[in-house]
Amino acid sequence: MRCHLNVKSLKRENLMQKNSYLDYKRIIAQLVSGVLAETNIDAEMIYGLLEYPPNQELGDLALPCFQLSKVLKKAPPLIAAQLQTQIDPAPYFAEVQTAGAYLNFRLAPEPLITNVLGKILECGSSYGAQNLGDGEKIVIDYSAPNIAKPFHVGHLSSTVIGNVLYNIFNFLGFISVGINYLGDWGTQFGKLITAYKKWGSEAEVKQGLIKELTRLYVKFHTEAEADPTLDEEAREWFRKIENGDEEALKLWKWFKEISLEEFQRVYDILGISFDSMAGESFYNDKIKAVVDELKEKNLLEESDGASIVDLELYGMPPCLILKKDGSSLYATRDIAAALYRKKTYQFSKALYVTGMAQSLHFQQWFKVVELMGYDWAKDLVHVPFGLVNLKGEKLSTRTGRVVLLEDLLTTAIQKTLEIIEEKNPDLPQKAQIAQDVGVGAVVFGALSVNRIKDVTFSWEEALNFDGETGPYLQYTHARACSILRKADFQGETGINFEPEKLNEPAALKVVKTLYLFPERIIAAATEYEPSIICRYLIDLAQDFNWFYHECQVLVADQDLSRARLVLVSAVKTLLATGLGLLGIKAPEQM
RNA sequence: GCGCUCGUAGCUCAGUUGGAUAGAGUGUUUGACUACGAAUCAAAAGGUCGCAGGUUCGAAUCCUGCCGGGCGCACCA
Repeated sequence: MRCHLNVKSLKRENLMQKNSYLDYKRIIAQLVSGVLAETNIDAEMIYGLLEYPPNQELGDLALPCFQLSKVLKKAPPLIAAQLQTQIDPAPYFAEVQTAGAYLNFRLAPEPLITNVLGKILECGSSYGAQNLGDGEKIVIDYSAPNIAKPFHVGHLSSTVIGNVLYNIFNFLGFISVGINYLGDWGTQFGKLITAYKKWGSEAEVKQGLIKELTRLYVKFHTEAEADPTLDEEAREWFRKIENGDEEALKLWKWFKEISLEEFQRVYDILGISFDSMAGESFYNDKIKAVVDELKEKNLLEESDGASIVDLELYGMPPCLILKKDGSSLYATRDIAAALYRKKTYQFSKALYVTGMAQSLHFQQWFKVVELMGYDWAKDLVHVPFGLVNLKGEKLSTRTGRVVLLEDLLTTAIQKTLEIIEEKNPDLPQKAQIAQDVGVGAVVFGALSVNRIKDVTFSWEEALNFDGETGPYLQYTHARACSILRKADFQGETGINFEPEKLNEPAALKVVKTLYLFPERIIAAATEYEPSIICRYLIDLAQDFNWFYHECQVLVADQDLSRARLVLVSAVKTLLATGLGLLGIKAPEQM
């Protein structure tokens, strides 16, 4: 079940009223509803019907009149034709044409150009930012790697998708709270301690760090297949951790520190940070209260010795709260965490960015929170994404079939460095830029496809820098910067330029794409879908590169040159802003 | 078995609340660096939108069934 943020209405309301950006849909909605004032068709309905035509020749915006015909009891083409005669296109539209049942609007270039480019120059890096959130808090739970296990490419999606949502919501006037819900509790630590005591040593762990911990963890599983008493022992060690046994706690803390240091290296490379690192262990002392509350509200039942919340009424399997031995499960911890976060942050939305495999789990405990009587259960949203596999096989820590994220990132950086040596050997700060571009390629690759799709990891694809990739966007940005640098263009506000100088199709196409930026950002937020921004930036870069090849910017005609520089500057600004939202650097040279 | 999810060009994917002739990238073939960066651009070729019904003025999109892939379904997270 895909939950949706209730911003559909918010979106429309804000675009209709608060939006300070040029909004042609609003203008058309008002024009058309003005003409239809006698009917019960209002501006909001028209607004919702407007769409972008499939190709440029038809126009820039279209109103299909099929739906209107039901209300007006007239043939759609007739409605379109009548509207056409009654609407005065000036000053925003160059012409209004009909094509069958469609009423097509062609934008007048000058108001568009003046408005969009002027606003981008004026706002700079805050262009597109809005106050839709009005300071409401959105808690975003993402990344959440397991302690003592390697940080591999499977963790990339959650980490970067969560980070983008964090950025977007801040950009739109919400206050994002980023939480890294570390997997730092549970029987796997019992297993690890057992393995450590049997086959490990302090020196080896200090030497091998996570690799050594992983080796021990894997060994535990292979040995436990033959010897089930190991599982007993592991449970016992975990019980000791829970009961505060000194030796057990000491080891647990040590393993956790080792892991956090390694994770931090990866987060530093990615440029990602969190507001809270409260992992599962943090909620340990908050579980009892949840269990008591569930009992008090008569939601808890006994079943095969375990305590459950029955969800049969809702077509779901029961939600396990306590095991036979009385210890808690992950749903219990998630509920405790949600209660704590609600109390602590007063969020208006809580997002959980995890794999799709956990969908049922989230549906179950969301329902339990609802049954506990909390109306904010509706504000809990699972943001799922597809699985990463390796050549069609599952990633597996136990069998070692994983690609470490750090290896991927350093390889990408290394490859970038080689390309720079080959193409641009005099580039200053090569190392930094190689990191920006290499990491950008990996991050963009993880964000660019619809998050629900499963992906097969391939080195070849991850290290491809041609076509629709992060480096393509960065290259386009660097190119734009290069022109501006040569012209010594500062992008001062209030600069005068002549919009009619940008009348070529290529220039106009770029401006029209620039215009779409704010609404694409909002779409990415309402759908929790970073790929919408990726897609948009690719479109923008493609349009700009076409313009780049069509139109020489640095030309003798001062007015023409200045107008084109303004356009280049605007593209540069939005590419940088967009990449920034994606968590990707936009170097000025590469 | 039940549930969730995906199936669009050789490959990877877009396709806006159902709307006009289904679009990119990559790969293949070809062209463009004495023009602001060739990590670029242009052109050609490439599709029974898994299959079959249904709803609708209109379906890649919604509904039903089937086929195929992935995932989940009691003490792991």
